[in-house]
Amino acid sequence: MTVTSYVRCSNCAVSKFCLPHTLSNDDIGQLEGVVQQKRVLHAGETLYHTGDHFEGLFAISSGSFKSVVIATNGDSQITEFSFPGEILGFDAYHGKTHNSFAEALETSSVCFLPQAQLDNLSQKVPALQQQLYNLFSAEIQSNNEFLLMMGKRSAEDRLAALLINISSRYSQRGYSATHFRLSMSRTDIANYLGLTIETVSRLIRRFQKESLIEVAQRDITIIDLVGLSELAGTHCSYDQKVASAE
Amino acid sequence: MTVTSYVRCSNCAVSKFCLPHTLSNDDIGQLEGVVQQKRVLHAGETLYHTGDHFEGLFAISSGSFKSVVIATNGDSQITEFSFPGEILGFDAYHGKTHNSFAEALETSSVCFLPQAQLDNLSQKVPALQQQLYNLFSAEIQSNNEFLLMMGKRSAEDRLAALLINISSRYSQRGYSATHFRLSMSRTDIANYLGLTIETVSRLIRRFQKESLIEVAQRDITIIDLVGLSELAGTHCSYDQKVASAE
DNA sequence: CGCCATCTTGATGCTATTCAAAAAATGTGG
DNA sequence: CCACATTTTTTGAATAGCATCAAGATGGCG
Repeated sequence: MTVTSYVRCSNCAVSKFCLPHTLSNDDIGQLEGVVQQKRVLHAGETLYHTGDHFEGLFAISSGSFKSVVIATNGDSQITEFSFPGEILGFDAYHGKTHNSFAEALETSSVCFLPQAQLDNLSQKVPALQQQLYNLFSAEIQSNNEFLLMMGKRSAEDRLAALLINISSRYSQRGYSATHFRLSMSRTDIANYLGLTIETVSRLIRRFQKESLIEVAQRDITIIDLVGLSELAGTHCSYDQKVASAE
Repeated sequence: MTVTSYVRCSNCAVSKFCLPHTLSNDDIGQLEGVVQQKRVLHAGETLYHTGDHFEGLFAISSGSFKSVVIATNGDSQITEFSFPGEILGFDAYHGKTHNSFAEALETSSVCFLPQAQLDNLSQKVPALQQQLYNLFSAEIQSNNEFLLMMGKRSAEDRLAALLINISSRYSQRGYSATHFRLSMSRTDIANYLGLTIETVSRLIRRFQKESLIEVAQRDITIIDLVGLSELAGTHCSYDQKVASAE
C-alpha cells in the first residue's frame, strides 16, 4: 500500500468522470484539500471488507474493482464492476457498515475522501452536495437497470449487455470501444450475471462463432458492435450511469 | 386525489419508521413545516411516471406501492414493494428524472416533501441530513441483498424470502407476522421475483401442501414461520432495511 | 519444465418456462 | 341480486434453457 500525500484533481486524467466533474476550478481547489491520499492496490486486495465501518468514499483513479455481497450461507454476488472515475462506498454512507466488500481486479489506485471532511465541504459547496446526491441516485438507477436484466433477460442477453457496457465505459474514457482486455475472470463474469462459468464460456464461444466478437483469453475484440448491442437490448442505458452524473 | 393542508408527523402512526424516526421533537416540528400535503391514491394510480422530473420525495403514510422500471423493449421489472413509513423517489433525487414509476397497490396515502424545502431544512438540521443519507445507503444495501437473491437463489427460496420479508415488515408495523393480506397480485409477485405467474402459483400450492402456509386468495397465514425462514435463507437481512435507517 | 489455476467442452438432468385450457374470483348491467 | 363478461389464478403436459457433473485443454508462473 503506497501513500502519496498530494492529490491534484485538476491534473487527473479521469476528473471529468469523477466527483470534480461538475465543479468550478475554485471548488475543485477546495476538494483537493479533502482528497487525502492515493492508495495502490494489487489484484485481489480489498479496499474495505463486509462489516467495516464507513470511513469515507473512494474514487478510483486507475484500474478496476468488483463489489461483492455475501449471504449468510456463504453465497456471494458481485453487484458491480467499477472503473476509473467511479466512486466506491456509497452502500455505507454516513456512519453505516459496509454490506459489501470491494476488491481490486488488477493493479489499481484510489483516492480517499474522508467522510468528516467531505461532509464539511459539501455543506459549504452546494455543487459538491448536488454531485453527491447525483451519484447516489445514479447508483440506484443503475441498480434498477441491472435488476431488470437479472429478472427478465436470457443468459445470452446478459453477457452481450455486459460486453456492451464495458465497451462503452472504456470508450468514454478514451479507450477503444471495440478492443479491450477484461480485468475480471470468467468466474467473476458468471457470478455477476447470475450464471455458471460453463454457461459464460459457451456463450463466449457462440458469440465468436457468430462473428460478434473475437476472443483471445481476456482480450476481447468486438466485431459486430451493432449486433451485440441488439442482443444487449438495453444498450442505451449504459451511458446513463456516467452521463447522468453531471 | 384529496389534499389535506396540514400534516403532523408527531401524530402519525408510522413516524417511527419514517423520516422523523431519528429526529428530536424540535426537528420534527420543523419537518412538519416542510411536509406539504397528504395525497390519497387508489389502486392502480401512479405517484410519478418514468421520465417525470424529480420534484420531491414521498413518504407513504398508508397502503402500499410497487416501483417499476421499463426496458426499451417494453419489459418491466418491479424493483421494490413499499409500505407505510418508507420513502419513494430516491432514484431521481435532486434534479434528475425518474427511471421508474410508482403505482399504488391499494388505496394509499402519501406525504409530499418538496425538494427545495427539504434541502433547505436538511442543511440546517444535521440529523435530517444524516437520516437522508441513511435512507439512501439503506436503499443501496437492500438493493444489493435483492441482487444476491436474484442471482443465486431458486424460485422456491425467492418466494419464501418475499413472504418472510412482507411478514416482518407488517410485524414491525404492529400487524400480525403470521396473517396478512397481500396487496399485490400474483403477476406482481412473479414479476418482482423474476419468475412466471404459473411458477408462483405452483410454489404457493407447494408451500400449502408442505404446511408452511395457508392461502385463501390474497390472504396468507404463515403456519411454519421457522421452516419458511429457513427456505428464505437471508431472512435476517429483511429487518435491516428498516432497522438500519436509524 | 511441470504444477496449479483458469478456462473449455461434452453428456446428462433438473428447474422453470411455455403453451393450453379450465376454474375461480371479480366486476357489470339489468 | 343474479346472469354474464372479464380478469386472475390454478393446473397439466411438453419443452427449453441453464446447471451440474466430469474430463480435458490451456496458459501463467515458480
